[in-house]
Amino acid sequence: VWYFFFTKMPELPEVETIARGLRAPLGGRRIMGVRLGKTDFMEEPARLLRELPGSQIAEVRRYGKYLLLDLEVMGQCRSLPPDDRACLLLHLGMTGQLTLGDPAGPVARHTHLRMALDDGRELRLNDVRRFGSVRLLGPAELESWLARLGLDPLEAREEDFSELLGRSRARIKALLLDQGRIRGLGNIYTDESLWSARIHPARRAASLSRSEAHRLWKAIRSVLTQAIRLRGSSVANYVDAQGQPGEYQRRHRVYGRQGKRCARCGSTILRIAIAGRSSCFCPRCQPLVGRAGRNAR
DNA sequence: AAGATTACCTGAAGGC
DNA sequence: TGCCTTCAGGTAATCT
Repeated sequence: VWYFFFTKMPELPEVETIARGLRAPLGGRRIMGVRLGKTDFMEEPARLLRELPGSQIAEVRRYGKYLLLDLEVMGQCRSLPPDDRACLLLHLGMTGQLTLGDPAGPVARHTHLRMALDDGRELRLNDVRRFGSVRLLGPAELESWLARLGLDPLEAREEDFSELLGRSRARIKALLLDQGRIRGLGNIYTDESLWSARIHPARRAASLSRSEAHRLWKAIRSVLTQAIRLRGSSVANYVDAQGQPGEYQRRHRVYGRQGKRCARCGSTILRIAIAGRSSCFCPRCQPLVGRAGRNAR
């Protein structure tokens, strides 16, 4: 029995880990049946029931924090023309979990989407808080939906990133969390990246110097790459009971460490609210105002 | 009109 | 079988 799940707060590295784990077992599978629970976090649930059965999963990929299942829609009862394509977008919100296993197994509470597959297994989506989302889109809808999202931090060019910073008066923390500008970062990895780059989260994006922007760019890529390598902060996947939990949480330097000592300078880690989110940082390593006084307010 | 704030949702944790 | 408040956070809606 294959079994994948998230514990909490999936960001880019976690979703990437899930996508890589599901790629092989889901690729080529046909969806035989769909059962829904609560649907208030799904777009057009009737469409899921109508078009998913009979479709084949062609590819599993990640886009920002979204997990994408590319489908070849082949069901008899559907509104689309033959051999059309569609895409099932899954966002895991804060508490979304995906499992793949025995359809006869016990159904956990808050399981809201169940898809029977042609290999006898069942893919389930469980989401306690329903902060996630589920939507099935055609090619044109998919394109416009994904176009709302900003740069991929692992694929974009550094100059596009620094240009993005230069034209924003938002606080850097808020900018990094804004999926419309950079896609994939959440609260954990923004805090870790800002600590790594020694930049205060409340700094105005455009106030960052060229070298600071460069440090931040490198930090984001390094943090994300490392986290993917360690299978994220909170992903666990079990393959025939031989699972490996994500280990990046052991690497957290500031997130959730308020009151503890900075691993770099020994100062006490603080936590403040920025952009409506908790932000953990080291007040010594990440000063708000530099000696040059070039930080705009 | 970009930036800031609030609402949504549930369970864990803490105060009393 | 204790009750109540607070907190967590991704995204959409609302406000300024």
